[in-house]
Amino acid sequence: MPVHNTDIAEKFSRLAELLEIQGANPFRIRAYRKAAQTIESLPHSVASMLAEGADLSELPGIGEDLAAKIQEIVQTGHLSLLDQVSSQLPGQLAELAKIPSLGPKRVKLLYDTLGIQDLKGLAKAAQAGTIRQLHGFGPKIEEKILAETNRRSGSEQRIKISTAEEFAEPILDYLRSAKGVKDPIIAGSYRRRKDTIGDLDILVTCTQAKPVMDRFVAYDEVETVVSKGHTRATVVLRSGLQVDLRVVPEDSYGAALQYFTGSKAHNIAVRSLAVKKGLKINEYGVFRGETRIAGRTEEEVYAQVGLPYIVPELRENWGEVEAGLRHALPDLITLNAIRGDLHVHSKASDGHFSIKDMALAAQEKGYEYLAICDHSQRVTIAHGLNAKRLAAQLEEIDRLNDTFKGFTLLKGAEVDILEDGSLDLSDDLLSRLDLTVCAIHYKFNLPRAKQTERIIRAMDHPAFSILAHPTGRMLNEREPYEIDMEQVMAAALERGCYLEINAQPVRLDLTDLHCKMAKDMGVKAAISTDAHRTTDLDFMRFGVGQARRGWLEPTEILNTRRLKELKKLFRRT
DNA sequence: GCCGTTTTCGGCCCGACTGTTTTCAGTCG
Repeated sequence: MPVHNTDIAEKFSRLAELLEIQGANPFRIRAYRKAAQTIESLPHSVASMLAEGADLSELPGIGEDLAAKIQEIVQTGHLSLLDQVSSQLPGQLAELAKIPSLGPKRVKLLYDTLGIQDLKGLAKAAQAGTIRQLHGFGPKIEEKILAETNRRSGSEQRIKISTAEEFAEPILDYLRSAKGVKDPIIAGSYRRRKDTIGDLDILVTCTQAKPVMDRFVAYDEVETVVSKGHTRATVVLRSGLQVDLRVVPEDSYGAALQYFTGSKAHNIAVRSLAVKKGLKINEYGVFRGETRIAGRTEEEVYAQVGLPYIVPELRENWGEVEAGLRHALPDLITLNAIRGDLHVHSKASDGHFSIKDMALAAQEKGYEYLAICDHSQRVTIAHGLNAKRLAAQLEEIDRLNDTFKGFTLLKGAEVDILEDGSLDLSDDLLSRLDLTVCAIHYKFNLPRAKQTERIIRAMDHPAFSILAHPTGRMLNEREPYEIDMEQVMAAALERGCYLEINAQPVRLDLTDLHCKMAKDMGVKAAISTDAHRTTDLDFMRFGVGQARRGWLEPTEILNTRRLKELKKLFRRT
């Protein structure tokens, strides 16, 4: 049974959580967390690196000890230290620490004095009123625990970035209309364009904080005010979404924006650089001793620690700080570099608009080309096209193309990859297409090796162009199917195939990390909306955000190419 | 547990807010 990077990362994270409750050295805990993060974001499997004789202690944040522990996990599947700590502490304690107002210290106290080790026990003790009697606890905290344990029955989860946009924009408008407010902006993972958002972090500058704070907590959709101080407030909306507001003076805008955009790991890395230079960074600015030397803009803040500006999407501590120091940051793909969309549907299958309507919408966006990729016959639920209907569609596209100037419809299909890895269309038809996007729609639960083999076998077919929504995940709805992405990418590279970054906000598949893996392995990607209606073409911005998070540059994206060049890339014989 | 143009020991990002205290620990971002 091969050990995956996520397995190792998860063991280290879990160990960190338990060590925290045990009261271990916080920096030792951070070391485990950092290692987990490093391993999770590696483009190659640690197991294969070890097999090739790589020295893992050369990885950032991984020394002799952690390298040995990784080796242990790869060889045995176990981490003895984790087993040992788990035997001393009930496993569920780590879950308790995720309840607001409970951290490692209080969880430990609850366990030591009341023997509480899971959510059930916690809820019981809170109901009985015994928690408030503990030192450091009181009625308020007990109340919060009770509210949270009640709420836990409903599933709370991170929301899609598209949903976050729907909440964010009205709040910004609302704040903008407050007196003296300047430039409200959403920072946090929203600004980093992460696929899902836990909460909204809003930053504003203004001359007087109080009126803004008051207006904020009076927002129509606010259900509870969690906290409200002079410069910082937290509310929960009726939808359950948490929104934080922070008010800073204009002079500190850059420093505050940098700080509140995060990620936490990125900030720690940047601030560590500052410390080495004898500087201190906080949300008010960059300081040498008592003297404030920067803070109005983010650029200033980065410049003080010897870094060029780092765009929000890169701020994950996935190597951007080191790359910045070497002046080797990527020149990221932008929305206006996109020349077309390589995966859209028409009403021939499960889309809602005619091919002509889709083409007109694409032209309105200034695109040079659009690939019509309706489903193949196997996908009956989406009214997939059989040979006859597809042949008719190809003729229709020819007719339409005759009427366009400076715009071309590409003949494509979203071809189902059957269980044995064959393609769901005849070779004859496939040979008449400009490109194919091939995808799995059935049999998600094959074992990892089988699923991987299925895809690679499909790529053997010379008509295979792009692997569509490569993991099949649907955010908050469906787990990805099991595949060995590294093998899939290696196979794609060998065969001249490409991967899709599906821009549907519910998919965003490839993930950001997989985008980075593609970059590191030299596999090119298409950013495609998989549009089912004309307005869906706007999903491109989410896909571009995802690609940017994965460090991808225009040259690494297929649909930045001009049509002629693009067509060459799809020719495999 | 990691790491080193201040070093192989002694540091490790930094501040706001709450609820508990009676000056501050714990949590959170």
